[in-house]
Amino acid sequence: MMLQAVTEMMEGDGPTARQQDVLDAVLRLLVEEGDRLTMTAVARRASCSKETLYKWFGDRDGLLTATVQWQASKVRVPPVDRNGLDLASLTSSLERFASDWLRVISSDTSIALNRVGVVHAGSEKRDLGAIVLERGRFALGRRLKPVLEAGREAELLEFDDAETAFRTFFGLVARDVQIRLLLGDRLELTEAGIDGDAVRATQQFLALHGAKTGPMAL
Amino acid sequence: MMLQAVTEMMEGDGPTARQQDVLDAVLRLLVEEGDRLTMTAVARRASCSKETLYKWFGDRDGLLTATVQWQASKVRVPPVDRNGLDLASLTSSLERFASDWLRVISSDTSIALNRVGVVHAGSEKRDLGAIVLERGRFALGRRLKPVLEAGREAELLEFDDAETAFRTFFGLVARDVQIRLLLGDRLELTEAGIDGDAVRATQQFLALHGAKTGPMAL
DNA sequence: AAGTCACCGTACCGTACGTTACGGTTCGGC
DNA sequence: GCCGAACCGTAACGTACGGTACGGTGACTT
Repeated sequence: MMLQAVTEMMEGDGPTARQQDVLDAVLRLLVEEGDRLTMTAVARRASCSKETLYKWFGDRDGLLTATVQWQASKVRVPPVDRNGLDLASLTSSLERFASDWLRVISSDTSIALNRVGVVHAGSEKRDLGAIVLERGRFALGRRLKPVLEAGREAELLEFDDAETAFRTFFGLVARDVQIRLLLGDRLELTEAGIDGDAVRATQQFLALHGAKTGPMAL
Repeated sequence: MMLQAVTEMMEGDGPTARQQDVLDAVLRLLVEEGDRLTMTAVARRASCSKETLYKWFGDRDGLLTATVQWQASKVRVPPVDRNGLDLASLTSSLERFASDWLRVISSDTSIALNRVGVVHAGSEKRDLGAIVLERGRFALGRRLKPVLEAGREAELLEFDDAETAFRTFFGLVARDVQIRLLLGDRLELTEAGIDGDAVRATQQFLALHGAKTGPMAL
């Protein structure tokens, strides 16, 4: 019964165009309604039948899981070139990461998705939380660590453990922003504010982990 | 109808002993079951009737709100004495704050309560999220800022804005811990690990905001 | 001893929602 | 032009749960 439905999405190469439309509808509904969206509301918004929803995604959890993965797959990552790394390019890379990250975690979609992940992590179905974590926090770590290590290679950074250094950077960038937004704080982040925070966090990180050779940046 | 019920708890001096027992039961149930606890389960666990629950707390939201406030009221704050502040006492104060905070946010109770706050912040009832935020993040800020300002007064710290300085400290302490725990990551924080993190965060904060007079601490 | 009060346990009600079933429509293949 | 597959819209089913009603019991008052 459900086996067939699950396979329908799991096997092969991602959702079809029509399925993507449905998932985008779920995404919008998730932003508006949070976790209390109903299957009926999804069907209505996506102009599809509930029967189709169940056929494609198995059950409500399957639909949410597919939605989270669909959103995650939309975030494409420009690789960082490790050639010709100097302090200026390292600095701007870090600033770029910081502002990108702030923009992500303060977006409506991210907040809604993280909320869903949190509430599911509280019940038996831990999967959604794990997925959000994997595609969010850990994906960022995997992307940033090579940059940090290239910086160390080029003797621009000093640290023992890339993971620890990354977590410091993460803390300096995110601070209390994510928890405040998740808890419903109206935290208006302007473009200028985000860029300013990115610069500040990067400078602080360099003050802590920048190589002490030559005049310090701060 | 409900007016009477609400007043029963709101007016006057907090929950009675029996009501505290009930709220503690809710707390335990919240840790075990997350937000999907039912009123029936609460009644059974607390050995009281549902009728009594509704009489005392009005409705499900009232019960959860009372629970959050009850837990928050249990956290008592030792005031920090601002006399005879030197670098050593400032450092140990900061380390104390950091380790206390890490212990709080990694406790089962805090995780469960924050989860409830997050899910409620996603629906219309933003109150619970606001309360958690107020009793958590903002309460910490109010407690820590006087310490920071005393440190600046004593020319041990340098910063423009106490709020910004606090948020930096917050980021250095919490890093990715809270979001990982909320999303269900099994993050084992040992006593030694927490204390080590507190020391590291404090040293990093002093490196960023310690007064540059005399040899630097890092 | 009778009355009152607060409370427990449980049965009950209404509804919302996940899930399933079904009739009708479109569309591609023969 | 016909057939079946895929899909839409909607109705129907089952259940879980928030909220209410009610009978029963112990404690306290007079």
